[in-house]
Amino acid sequence: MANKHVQEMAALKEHLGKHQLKLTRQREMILSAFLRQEHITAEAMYHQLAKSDPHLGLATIYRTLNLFCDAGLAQARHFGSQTKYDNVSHKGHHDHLICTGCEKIVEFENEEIERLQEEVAARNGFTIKTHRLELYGLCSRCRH
Amino acid sequence: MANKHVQEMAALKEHLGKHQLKLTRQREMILSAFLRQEHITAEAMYHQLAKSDPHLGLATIYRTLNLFCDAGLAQARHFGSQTKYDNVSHKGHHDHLICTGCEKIVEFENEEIERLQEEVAARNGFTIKTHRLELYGLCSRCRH
DNA sequence: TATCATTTTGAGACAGCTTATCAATTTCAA
DNA sequence: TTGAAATTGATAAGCTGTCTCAAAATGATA
Repeated sequence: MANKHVQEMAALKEHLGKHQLKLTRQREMILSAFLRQEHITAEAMYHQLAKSDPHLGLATIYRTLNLFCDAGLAQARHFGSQTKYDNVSHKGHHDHLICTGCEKIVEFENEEIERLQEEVAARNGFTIKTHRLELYGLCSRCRH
Repeated sequence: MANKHVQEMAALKEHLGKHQLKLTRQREMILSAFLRQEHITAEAMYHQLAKSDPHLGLATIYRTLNLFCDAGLAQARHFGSQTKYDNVSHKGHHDHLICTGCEKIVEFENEEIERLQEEVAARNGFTIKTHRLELYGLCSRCRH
C-alpha cells in the first residue's frame, strides 16, 4: 500500500514544496485513506480513521481535505448540508438518475453530454472545474 | 398581481389539498414574492418581506420555501454554506453555470443536452420529470 | 546529529445557516 | 359558529465547518 499511490503522493509533495508546507504523518495517513474512496465526507473519514488513530482531530481532516482541493487531488461538492470530497484521480465521473418513486439511484456517464457542457462553458467564458447532473423521474417499475 | 400567478397558485392549492395542509396569508404572500424572483435565499426573502410584514418569521420563510419544493414549484440548490431556492416556473427550464470565485450565475439552455438526457433515461427505463444541471468553475474574470 | 524558526496539530470555542420546539393563533370542514 | 388540526413567530437548539492557541512536529541549516 505504501507505494500504491505514488503519483498522488508526488503531486501532494510538489504542492507542499511550492507553498512552504510540511509533510506530516497525518497528511500521509489522510491521503492514503482518501485515495481509497471515490468520494467521502470529512465526518465519515473522521470515524473511519479513528480506528487507526483515535487522536486525529476533525479539524485536521477538514484542513487536509481542503489542502487536497488546493493541490488538485480532491474536489469539494456541496450535497444537501454536507460537503463531499471527490477523489479526482478516480476516473469514473458519474451522474445520477434518480427515481422519485422508490429513490433508486442509477449512475451513468455520457461523454457527449460532458463535451457539450464544455462547449457551453467555453461559450460563456467559463472554465469548468466540476459539475453536477441529476435526472429525476420514475423508473420502469414505479411508472405503473 | 392577484391573478398573475394563477397557475402556480393552483399547483400550490392542489399540493395543500393532497396533504391536509392549509392555505395561509403567509403562504400566499411568500408565493407571490417568490414567483417574482428567479432564485433567492431565505434570508434575502426575509429582508425583502420585512417591509410589508415586519412580523413574518424567518422560520416561516424556510418552512414555506421547503413546502414549495415539495409542491414542485421550487428547487433548492446548495451553494457554499447557503441554500438558494430556484423558481422552477421562471421562463421555462434553465441550467446554471456557476462561478466559484465570485458566485456569479449564468443561465443557459441546451436542447442537445436535454435530448441526450432523455436518451440516457430511456436506455435505463426512466421517464424524466425534471432535472438539474450545474456547471461549477471560474468565469473569465476570476480566472486571473 | 543538534538546533530552532516555522508549520501543524488537537481540542474546543465559535460562527453561519437551517430546523425543532411550543404556546398562541389561524384555518376550514362540519 | 364551533373545534380539531395545522400554522405561526420567537427563539432555542443542531449541524457543519472554521478559528484559536498552546503544544508538538517538521525540516532546513549548521
